[in-house]
Amino acid sequence: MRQPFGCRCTTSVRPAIIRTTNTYKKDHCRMTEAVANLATQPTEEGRKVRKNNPEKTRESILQAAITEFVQQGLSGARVDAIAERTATSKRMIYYYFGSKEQLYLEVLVKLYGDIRGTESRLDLASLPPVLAIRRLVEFTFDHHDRNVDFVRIVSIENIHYGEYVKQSPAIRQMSNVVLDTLGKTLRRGAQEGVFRPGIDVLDVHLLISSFCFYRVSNRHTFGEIFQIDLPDEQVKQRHKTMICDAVLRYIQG
Amino acid sequence: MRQPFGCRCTTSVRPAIIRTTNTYKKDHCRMTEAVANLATQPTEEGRKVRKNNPEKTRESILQAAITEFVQQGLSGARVDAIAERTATSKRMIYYYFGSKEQLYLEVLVKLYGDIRGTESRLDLASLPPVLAIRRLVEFTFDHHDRNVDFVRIVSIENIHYGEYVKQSPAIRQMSNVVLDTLGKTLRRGAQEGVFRPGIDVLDVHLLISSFCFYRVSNRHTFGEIFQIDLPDEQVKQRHKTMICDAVLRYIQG
DNA sequence: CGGAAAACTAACCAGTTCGTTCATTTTGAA
DNA sequence: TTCAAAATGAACGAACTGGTTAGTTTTCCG
Repeated sequence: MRQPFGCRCTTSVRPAIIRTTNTYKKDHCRMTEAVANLATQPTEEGRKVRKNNPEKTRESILQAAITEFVQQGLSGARVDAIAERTATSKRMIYYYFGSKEQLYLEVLVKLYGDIRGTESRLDLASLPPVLAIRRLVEFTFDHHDRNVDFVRIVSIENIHYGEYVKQSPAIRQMSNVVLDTLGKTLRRGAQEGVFRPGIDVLDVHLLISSFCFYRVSNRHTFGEIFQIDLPDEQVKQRHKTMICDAVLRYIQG
Repeated sequence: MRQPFGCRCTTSVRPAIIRTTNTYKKDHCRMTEAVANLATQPTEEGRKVRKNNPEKTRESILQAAITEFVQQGLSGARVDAIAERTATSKRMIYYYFGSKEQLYLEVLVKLYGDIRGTESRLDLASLPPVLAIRRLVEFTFDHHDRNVDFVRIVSIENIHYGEYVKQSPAIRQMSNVVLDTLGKTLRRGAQEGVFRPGIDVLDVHLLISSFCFYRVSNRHTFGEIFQIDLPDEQVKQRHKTMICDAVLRYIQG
């Protein structure tokens, strides 16, 4: 076997991996016992004893996978690297997830789920239409801003022609909540005469999403090319106000 | 040597590559002489004679690289696959481009260049401000719609934290044309009293870009999740009108 | 307790993958 | 014509990579 690290310790602890496309900077064997294998613990006699903990192991793998896939993309991610990030072994990844691709799919579903969950706790019905829209837009904005992982995985998924989202009906199902909320608000506003009637919900959602998403997904190229510091708090506030105004101006009579 | 194809012919012709993450469906040796190596041609005696043609070779590699990188991403792209797409060998890729990454960078610069070139031929100065904006937005929209390759490479580049755009000052330089044009139009409109004064050029550009870009970059996930056929002509027209209206409503008094 | 199923480890393997080495042919200038 | 530089071809190789094999330890249940 070609060792993942330059050493031969049995309790494998992850080194800080700085990867440059094709090489691993190996810097192992300064390991802290504290981070040692989840499933092994020293007894009084000093021997290592393995404690089974399937849920924790699975979760630990999933978390490691999120980090790796989000940072490196689907093709860029390495199963060995995920194993190194975990307290378990590569074998366990295959034991619990079957393949790299299935693991990626679970990461995708998980990250979509994380997001969609919070979306349902908005309670726009109690607000007047204009304020409701403002709130929804601000929420969407902050949401994307705070969840770069999500934005990145969606970008990655699109690079792969969305072939994995297609495999999960769960994702599709989850995502209709926002559309519902927005639709109701739009109709309410139209009835009250503050919004134009006949506006397509999906179109408005696209307008909002595109801005909030792009600002994060393309921050590197856009920021570099136009020399603007997008994560800056002031810029962020300005953009938040802007997209609110733009959306409201578009849907108002 | 491990042969790229299952056969042992000297004039290597590219098979139709259908790749599924990690395997090549090899289907070679039904080759047409017509597509044979650019640099080799049969003489009367039937012997192969090599004709040097550096420019053509270089260009051919770059084209093949565009296809591969756009389809597979930076990490997903395989140098061997690029070689197979060309009429030349892998050796030539390294001869002309040095490394996979440098080749990727050239692809990036080339695709940015292709786009920015057309942008300068817009002549908005001759149009009244409102029409000029309409024209610019429509142009940007169509532009992204027609150049999926560009949109994809930019997405890919952002996945890689924009570290390659940063390496090319040329890209930054090219991209300021649009901003200039937009800025002038905005100022003109403000002078004429049709646009609000004090609007940030870059912000408006971001609003336009985000919509036009996202519609293409995220068509797979967005289309699948919300069950909408984004490439459809009618949908496209509706969205084009929409972003025009939204931008104008935002900048008008 | 006993034994089978579940959880887990270490080592390995076959096929890739980027990049190189070595040798040959072509070209263009002296 | 000559010859060095440029262009090209064929084959290789070291490291990597997804996935597996073979076997051990824990846990659970009758």
